This record gives sequence, C-alpha cells and structure tokens, in this order.
Amino acid sequence: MNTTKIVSSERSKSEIKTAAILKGAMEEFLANGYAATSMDKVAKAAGVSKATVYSHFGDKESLFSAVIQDLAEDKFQTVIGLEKPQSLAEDPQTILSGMATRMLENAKEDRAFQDFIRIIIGESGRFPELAKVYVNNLAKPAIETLTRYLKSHPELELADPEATVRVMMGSLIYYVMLQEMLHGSEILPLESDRLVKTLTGMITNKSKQS
Amino acid sequence: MNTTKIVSSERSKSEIKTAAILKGAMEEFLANGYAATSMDKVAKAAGVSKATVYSHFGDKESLFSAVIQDLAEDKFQTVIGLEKPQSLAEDPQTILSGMATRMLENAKEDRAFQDFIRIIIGESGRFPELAKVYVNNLAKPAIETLTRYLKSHPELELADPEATVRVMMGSLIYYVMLQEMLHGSEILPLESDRLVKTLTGMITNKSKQS
DNA sequence: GTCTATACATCGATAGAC
DNA sequence: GTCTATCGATGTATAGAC
Repeated sequence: MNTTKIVSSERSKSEIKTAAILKGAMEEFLANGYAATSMDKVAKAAGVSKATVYSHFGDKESLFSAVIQDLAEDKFQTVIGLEKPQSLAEDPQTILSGMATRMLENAKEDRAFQDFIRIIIGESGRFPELAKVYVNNLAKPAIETLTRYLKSHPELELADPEATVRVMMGSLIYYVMLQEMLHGSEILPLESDRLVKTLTGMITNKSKQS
Repeated sequence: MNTTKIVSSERSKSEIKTAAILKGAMEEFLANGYAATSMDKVAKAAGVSKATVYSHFGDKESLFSAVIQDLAEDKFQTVIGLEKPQSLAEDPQTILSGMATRMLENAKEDRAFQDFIRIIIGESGRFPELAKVYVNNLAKPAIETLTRYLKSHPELELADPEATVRVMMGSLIYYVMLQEMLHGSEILPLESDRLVKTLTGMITNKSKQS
C-alpha cells in the first residue's frame, strides 16, 4: 500500500541532505571564511560524502553563495523585528532609545550575526555580488524602515531624516564592531548606555541636559 | 681599499630583499586576504625565491603579522594628519565639518585603506591580536585625539564627549563601508555632504536650521 | 644569503561501483 | 543519490647546491 506519495510535511532524503549540507557549510564558512574552508570540512560537518556536496551544489562558490543568501534571509527577520516600536504610546526619545538598546544587546549576544558581518566585509572584495545581497536584503530595509519612522514624527524637526538614520545605524554598528568583533572592549571600554543616551539625545536635540 | 663598512644610508642586499618581500606580501595580502594568498604569489610579487621569503620571516603567519604591523604604522600617520584642525580661527562647526569631509574623501580614494580595514575585520576571528593592533594603533589614537578636541571646546556643552566621538567616528566609517567597500552607493546613494552636515549639526546642536 | 628542486599534505572536483 | 577512491593542481615548508 505505501506506494503513495509522501505527505508534504515530510521531506525526501535528498531534501534532508540538502538542509544538512547547508547547515554544515554555514558553520564552517562562518568560522573559517571562504578560502580557509575546505569541501572536506563541509562534508564532514554535514555528515555526508564530499561527492554528495558537489551533486547538490555544483561547486564551492555556488555553495558559498547559497549559504550567504540563506543567512541574509534569517538575519532580515531578526533586524526588522528589532525595529518595531514596542509601544505606540511613548515618545520618540523612549522609542528610539529602546530600539537602539535592543539592537546592541542582540548584536552583542548573537555571535553568528557578528561572524556574518565579518565574512560579508572580509569577502566583499572577491564577492561583490554577495556584499550587495547584504545591502539589498538587510541594510536597505533596515534604513528605510527607520527613515519611515523618523518621517512619521515631524515634531522631531529633522532637516534630513535619511542622513540622520545613517548616523544612528553607523554609530550602533561601528560600536559593535569595535567593542565585540575587534575585541576593543578591554582597550576602549564604553558603556552601551552612554552611546544610546548620547545618540538619542542628539536626534531629539536633548543632548545638553543631564 | 673598499673593505670598509658601507655607510649607514646604504642598505645591505638582505635589507633590500626584506623590504621587497614586505611590499610584495602587502600587495598580495591586501588583494586576496590571508588564506587565499600563497607564499608562491608573495615570492613572485617580491621578485625573490620562496626559500628567501621563509629565511626572512619564518612562516606565513609571521609574515602576515609583520605586514599588518607595517600597515598600521603607515595608516596611523594618515589618520592623525586628517584630524589636525586646518585653521585655529574658525568655529567648531566649520572645523568638525572640514575634518569629517577630509576623512571621507581620503577614505574614499585610498583603496589600500579600504583593503586594510577589510582584512582587519575579515581576519579578526582568527587573528584577534592583529585586530588589537588596529584598535591600539589606529582607533584608540583617533578617538582620543578627537575627544581631546571636543573637550577643549566647552561652549559645545556636550554632556558626554567620549560617546559623541563614537557617534561621529561610527557614522563616518560605516558610511565608507556601506557606500564604497560593500558597493552600496548604487543601491543606497547618499551625498557625503548630507551626512557631514547632519552629523556636525547634531554635535553643535544646529540640526534644525536650514 | 639566495637559489632550484622537492617532500609531503591538502585542495577542488570527478569517475565509477552500488 | 550516495558512496569510496582517486585525479591533477597547488599548498606550506625545507634540503642541499652555490
């Protein structure tokens, strides 16, 4: 009897292997970068043979590209979720401060996110099209969402909301890069609260109050 | 007669080769990253044999470390020079605006600087000590110099000059990363003048004027 | 000191059995 | 579809002649 097709919630053995290869490749590429990751390591991490990796993804560059695409989709969900104002009743200063704090805490604890950024920048010279995947699928939506929020609050009287968003995103991302990714927290310690307070103060023009 | 020692301004053949190896290795590491650069490529770029490279620097990691140290010293000169106020007579708004503009233009045209930042971030996972070379020799002096300048102008009434400097540096560096290194200028164009004007306005609290 | 030649491991990718 | 076995190229590093 069981010659009928499997139900859609099940996965064929091939689909399971594809997912395992993607997962193993993701671990290895994030840990070692592109050039230092061998297809043998990927095969071992995925629990399949090297020939199976090649039959599913063709060559190393295609596999790397698939991994980056996958990661960009995952991280898009995270970043956009972080930008949703938690309460509609509060003033912009509180909303922005909460958003910035959530972004910093998330980026600090999410090592895979740091590794993702590291590899996007590190390989952006040899894989410019993958850098654009990051720009299109992560940076652009994040910037546009935040810009829309700032524009919806004309009481902030911002002369250039687009540029203001760049200041905010740049401050937050470089802070994470310097303190966490480049191990600067021991050399140049700075409480994240001070950055958030200063930044939101500069945007809402309350920086000169204590 | 000519058995006396060479004058100090001359270089022995060995010193010349050392410099050539460093130069060739710099080109290759900046262009390809650590793992994708082979010692054969370095030897060819330097115009020496592979054995000579090994006799001068021991192994690949030591050579890479020497290259990064060298680059950090070079770039230190550049960055500190950019932070010197051009005129002492002008107001902070003009001074800061000029500094930011000079930094952006220099970073935009200096491809070796972009490659240096790319490799520092890209390899910061596997070479944390080289990331600290960047933090100690470039980021820290730049931040401290700028902080000293802001503190010397109490009329700016900044509640937290250290944090303000992080906002400024983060805005500028992430702008260069996104627009130039990650090829975002086609996808998310933004005139650098708008960033500089918005940023300096936020610092001097003049952001709401046209 | 610097070279050519080479040892030995590992790389990306594939052929062929099942 | 997935495996084992293997190809040729290339990797780091070194030995030995000059």
